[in-house]
Amino acid sequence: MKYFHDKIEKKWQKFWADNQTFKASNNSDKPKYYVLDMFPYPSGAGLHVGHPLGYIASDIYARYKRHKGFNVLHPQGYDSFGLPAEQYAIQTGQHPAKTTEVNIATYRKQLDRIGFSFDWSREVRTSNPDFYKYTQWIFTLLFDSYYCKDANQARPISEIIPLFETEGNLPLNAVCDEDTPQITAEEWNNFSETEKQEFLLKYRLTFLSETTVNWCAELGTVLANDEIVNGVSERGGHPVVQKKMKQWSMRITAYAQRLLDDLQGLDWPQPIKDIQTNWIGRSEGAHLEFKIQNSTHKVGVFTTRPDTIFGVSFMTLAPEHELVAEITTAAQKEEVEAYIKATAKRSERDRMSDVKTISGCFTGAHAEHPFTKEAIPIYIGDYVLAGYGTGAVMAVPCGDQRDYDFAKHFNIPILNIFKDVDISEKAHEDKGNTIIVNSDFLTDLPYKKAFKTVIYEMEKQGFGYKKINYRLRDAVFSRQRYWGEPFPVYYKDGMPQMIAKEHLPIRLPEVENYLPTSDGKPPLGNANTWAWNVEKAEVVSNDLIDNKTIFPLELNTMPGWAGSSWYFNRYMDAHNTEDFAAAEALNYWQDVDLYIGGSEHATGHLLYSRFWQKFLYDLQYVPKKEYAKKLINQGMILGESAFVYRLVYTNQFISKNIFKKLLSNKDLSSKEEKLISNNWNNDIKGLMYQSIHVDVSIVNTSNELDVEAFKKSRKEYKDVEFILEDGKYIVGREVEKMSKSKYNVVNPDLICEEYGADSLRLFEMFLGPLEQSKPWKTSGISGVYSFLKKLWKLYQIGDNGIAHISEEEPSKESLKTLHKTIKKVDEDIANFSFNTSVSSFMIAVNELTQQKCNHRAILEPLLVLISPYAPHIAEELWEKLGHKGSISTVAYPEFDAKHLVESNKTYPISFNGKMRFTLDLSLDLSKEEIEAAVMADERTQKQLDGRTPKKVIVVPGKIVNIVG
RNA sequence: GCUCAAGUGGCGGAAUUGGUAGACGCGCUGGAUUCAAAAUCCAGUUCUUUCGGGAGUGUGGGUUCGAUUCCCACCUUGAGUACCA
Repeated sequence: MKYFHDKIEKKWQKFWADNQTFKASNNSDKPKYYVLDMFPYPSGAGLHVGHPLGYIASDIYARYKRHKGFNVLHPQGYDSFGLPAEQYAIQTGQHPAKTTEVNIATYRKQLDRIGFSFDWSREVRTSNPDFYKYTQWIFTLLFDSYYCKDANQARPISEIIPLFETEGNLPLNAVCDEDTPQITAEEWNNFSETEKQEFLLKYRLTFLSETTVNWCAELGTVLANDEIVNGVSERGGHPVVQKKMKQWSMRITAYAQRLLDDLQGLDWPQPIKDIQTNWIGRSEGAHLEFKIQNSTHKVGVFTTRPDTIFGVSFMTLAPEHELVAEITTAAQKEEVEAYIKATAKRSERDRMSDVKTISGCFTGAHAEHPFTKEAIPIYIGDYVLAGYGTGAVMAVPCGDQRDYDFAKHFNIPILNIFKDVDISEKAHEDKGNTIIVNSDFLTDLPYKKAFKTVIYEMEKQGFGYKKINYRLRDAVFSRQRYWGEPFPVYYKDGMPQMIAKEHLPIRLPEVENYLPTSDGKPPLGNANTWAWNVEKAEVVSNDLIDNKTIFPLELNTMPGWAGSSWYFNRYMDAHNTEDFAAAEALNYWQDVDLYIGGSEHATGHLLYSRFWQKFLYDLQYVPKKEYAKKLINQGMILGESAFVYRLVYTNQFISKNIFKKLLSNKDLSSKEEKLISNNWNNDIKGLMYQSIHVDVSIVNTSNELDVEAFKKSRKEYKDVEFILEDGKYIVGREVEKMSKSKYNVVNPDLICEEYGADSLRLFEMFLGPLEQSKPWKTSGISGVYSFLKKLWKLYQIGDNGIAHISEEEPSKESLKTLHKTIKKVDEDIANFSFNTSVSSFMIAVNELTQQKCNHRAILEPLLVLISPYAPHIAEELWEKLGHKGSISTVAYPEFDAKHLVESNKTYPISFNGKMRFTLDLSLDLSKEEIEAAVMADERTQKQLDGRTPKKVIVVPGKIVNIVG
């Protein structure tokens, strides 16, 4: 009986579904193990072969853990809110929920075909109201919390109100807005209700504030920093500008230090940890205040080099700095205003790309040096960013290249405060071995000492203190979009009010138009039924708004990362209607043991989700402060694009090798030359050609183009002429990212159709190390496909469908092959080195075929080893061996070292480290005996050619090396 | 610029604490089988060679009896970040 993947795979996929084979239980005597994939956004394009890579790896691991006796949770779901569905809705008027539904169905079908062992009974969808009910609830929890620096955790905001009432905010050590004023109890008590709420917003972990945001006009929404790549939007590549808007933000900065510290304990890839560390960007320094002469104002600055304070010769403020207007002198007013106007015009992108040009403007004002009391001119300049630190710097031109360049440009004096350092050419930015001079009480101190001393002195005199600054910004949480979670928020007297948990979810309203309203409100502004009736606790028509019991609801929606920031907890108890997950379920599953997904989420999802987990941990809703112990980033599978080469202004397409000859100006055969039109010959060196992507599906594995299919692919190709080689048109190849626009997408469905899911699974693993990116080459799949056929053959299935199997004791060689494989595969899985275990399966099957092994004692355990990788064939053969039911929880075979014990070793005999020949020797021999045996060998004498070796290194069981 | 990762045959890659470089597979070459093809099987396949051998893991040094593996410098590629004070 031959191997037919098609029938087998359908049969077992049905069996698994019918029997709920992979349904996980929330209580079990077995130890738990939670394997999680980053859930997909179901795009309209469906899956290509790159998508399942991580899923296959995690599935192998999950299946392996089941064999090893674990209660495995291996769920899957959909991150189903997002921009593409909405863009599509805008274009076609189709409701995003509808297209999302269709896309999910496609995804599910594609995933099922690959034979994953997901527990689909726990499926989640972020766009499902049963799910986003809890996303909304977590939002209200954040609103009702502040960050207490003393307890170093989030706490209910309600506990600070009594404090304000009795003592004001002075004793409160909490994270809050930079501009939070000090208030007394009296001031608080005299606040109106609205003022009180406004003040509390400065402390809440999610808060409304007027902030400078990244506005993307084409997408009609703001974007978070991680959604911008190279100054343009990640999705669509549209320009992004800075704009002031009232927005919801998440006070993630409160968690900066903990997000940094807890990276230590995570078994995550170092690059991800590095990226997060850089993104958080902790820097230690000092905050100090400079008095402004002839004014009551002070300018605060943050510096990492307070030790260079005596090198300060000017100050620079960001053009947007709020003090600029106040301190600018009448004489400088015109110039300053012109400069501000000019910089405001330049987009963020221009400012970023143009680092070289030095620009700025003197304000006419002077600050007072806190130690020397000398006057320091204050400039504005766009090299100072409003968003970092205080938006102002103390400029030390001798120690900072930017300050140096600025000083040179404006002819500001440069004071040298470094011992024996030449600063005539450039600033001296090194701090390691530098001694500070010309600096009053800091003179002759090295950097570290000076740093401590000056901070001590500043704190004593009261104009500065030690400060840790983070690059991490609070995360903007509002999106002016339709297809996202609505906020559980209504507005009373302009102040946001949360809707209680029992009234959630607040469902996304219907709108007839997904675009922003004509007066610039977000799409939810189009909804007619979008007001909150406080008494009835329901969403009602906007017409009823009276601002007494019926109030307008929030028009923004939440960003894409909202649902993904906590979904992993939901899988633990996906159908709970009372809580996001029951405490028992959370306590049972605890956290994710293995998380597999892409590294592109390093500063987005993987940071935000850690933040939410810590917050939920602080409120004691989850048992772990980090939700994923181990993270693996799968690499990208790249596509092999195919190209045809067209001569410009002609209808001719030239086959690759002839084209290459043309490019390198090699002689063409007269026959080839005749074929090519005169246009080209007139200007061979002009490289007048286009390389055009062709769809890889009309190119075979020998790079031969199906010319007829190509002609049919587009109208304009109908009458083209092909210059062939050997009667074929050969395409050029290049490795690129797999994408629709490059026509290099390979659909896993077609692979499953032709070679089967088991082949796809094995091949994706066999391509190379999981974490590396590597090109996809469909031609290579024949290797794993013939492996499966050989495996099948080994079980000698007769036409009656029964394996011809021996119950006798297998040979020593077969036992050795088996146990060698057990050991190797065990180690490989521990190292996530799935590519090498596929090759050891191949070796095992080749060896067992050679040995003509058909013994149950070998072939049964072998199936268990292979089952995580190629589960369908494993199930089928398991059945053919006479078993009922699934192989998926059969115990993993035990490795027994006794089968690998050897009596002989083939020693490599090397001379000066180069292996020259091998020698079979007993492992019982002593060092001396080995040396004697080697020296006695005639090949040794030949190598030595009469010389006497200086030294002979013998490592028993390993190697012999002769020096001399 | 800064931070990180990686450079091994025609290709994907292997070599777990330094110990036989190129496992396994693709591709290619030759052969068997076949009317033929597909499929299958067998042999070969780093380069070079005067067929004894010699060289070889991005480049140049170093440590070592021995280096793809450890150290230093450089080159190349990829990723992240970018006026962060």
